[in-house]
Amino acid sequence: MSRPRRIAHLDMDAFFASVELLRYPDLRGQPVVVGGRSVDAPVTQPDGTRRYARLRDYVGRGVVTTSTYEARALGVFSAMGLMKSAQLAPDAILLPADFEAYRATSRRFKAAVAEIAPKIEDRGIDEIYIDLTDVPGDSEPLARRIKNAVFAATGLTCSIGITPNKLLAKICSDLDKPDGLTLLDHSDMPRRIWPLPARKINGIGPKATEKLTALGIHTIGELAQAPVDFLVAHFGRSSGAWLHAAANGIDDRELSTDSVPRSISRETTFERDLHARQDRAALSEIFTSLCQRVAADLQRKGYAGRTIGIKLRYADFQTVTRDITLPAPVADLAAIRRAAGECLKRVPLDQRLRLLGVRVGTLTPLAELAQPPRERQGDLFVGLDADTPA
DNA sequence: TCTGGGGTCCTAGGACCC
DNA sequence: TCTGGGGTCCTAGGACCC
Repeated sequence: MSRPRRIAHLDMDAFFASVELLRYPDLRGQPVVVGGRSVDAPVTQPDGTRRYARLRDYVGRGVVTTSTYEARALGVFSAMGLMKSAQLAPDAILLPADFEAYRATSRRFKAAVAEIAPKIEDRGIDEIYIDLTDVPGDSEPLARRIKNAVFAATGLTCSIGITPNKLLAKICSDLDKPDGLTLLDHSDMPRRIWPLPARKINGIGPKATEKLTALGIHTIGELAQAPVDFLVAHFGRSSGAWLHAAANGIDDRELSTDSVPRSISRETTFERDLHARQDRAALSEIFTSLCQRVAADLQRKGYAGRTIGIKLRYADFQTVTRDITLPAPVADLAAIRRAAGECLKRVPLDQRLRLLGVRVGTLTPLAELAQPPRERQGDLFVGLDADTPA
């Protein structure tokens, strides 16, 4: 028997909003929302005080990117439309998102953790998994050290869950937010995990929750008790087995510490819906600009891709995609635009559009393309399998 | 005046191949 | 002249996550 693993999940508390509060400490304790497009940055007046935009003054299609705990108490959460959140919290402060600042802070907290525990899986800008199995020291003091290091590097608090696997660690980092620390193992499942809503399991989203509710399953405990055959009957073999294992706290996934991206994309929702004929010039300009941005991202990150795709969202929010796979990877604007243009021809353009996107997938690092092709392994067997029928 | 932007993974059918 | 059986690749859509 191998030793039980010690897997931590670390989640920064209200990350974007907290970075903003470091800059604007006078906003501490107030409901603050980050998000929207073309939101004015705060203006410092001659007397030194700052003027901030308010939620009630916002007009447009933006959504809440994140909100402070004070704003959440008023019902304002991530992904909510700003116009709707303005009805709930008209006096909340509205700040524009500054992704450069968030990325810089993100690099600092990850570097601080890596000094203590190098085996890290990146899960986006504000969260990571950490494998503590081979790091010396008891879990609680270790977690305190990590939290202190993150605070020293950024001035921000985070919440950590430490458990035998990623699935439980992810649930646990959320149990004591903000500035939380939760440790548990399988023996704590019935008391700590099973009473929680099934939705708390990473991978159970709105659709699965709705389906489970219709089956009379609300909590993780109820899901854990459900016969696996019953779940397989309703969710299919793969999903059914996974639901059963997850609810019972079983998860053998290793951390993925080096990740090559699968795709790079850019998309934009228009200020107003556009029509393929009446707004042809505007759409064409947006389309070219999306292709340019994807090409620039590819060059900057050092990839070329073979699958070029587009995404359209109609005024009624219906979304369609088209893609095409080229014989060889490309990274330049002309090739991307040409292929994406072909995709565009295969999609109906009689309705108004609210979104256009361009994506490049099946990526290859540019460095590999520069090298001469390796000797094909199959060459070793030339003549053996060439015409052999199956 | 509903509903962003960047991703990953899975499924499922058809083409194609041996 | 009922239908084999894998395998991989391509495409479209959808669920889900941060």
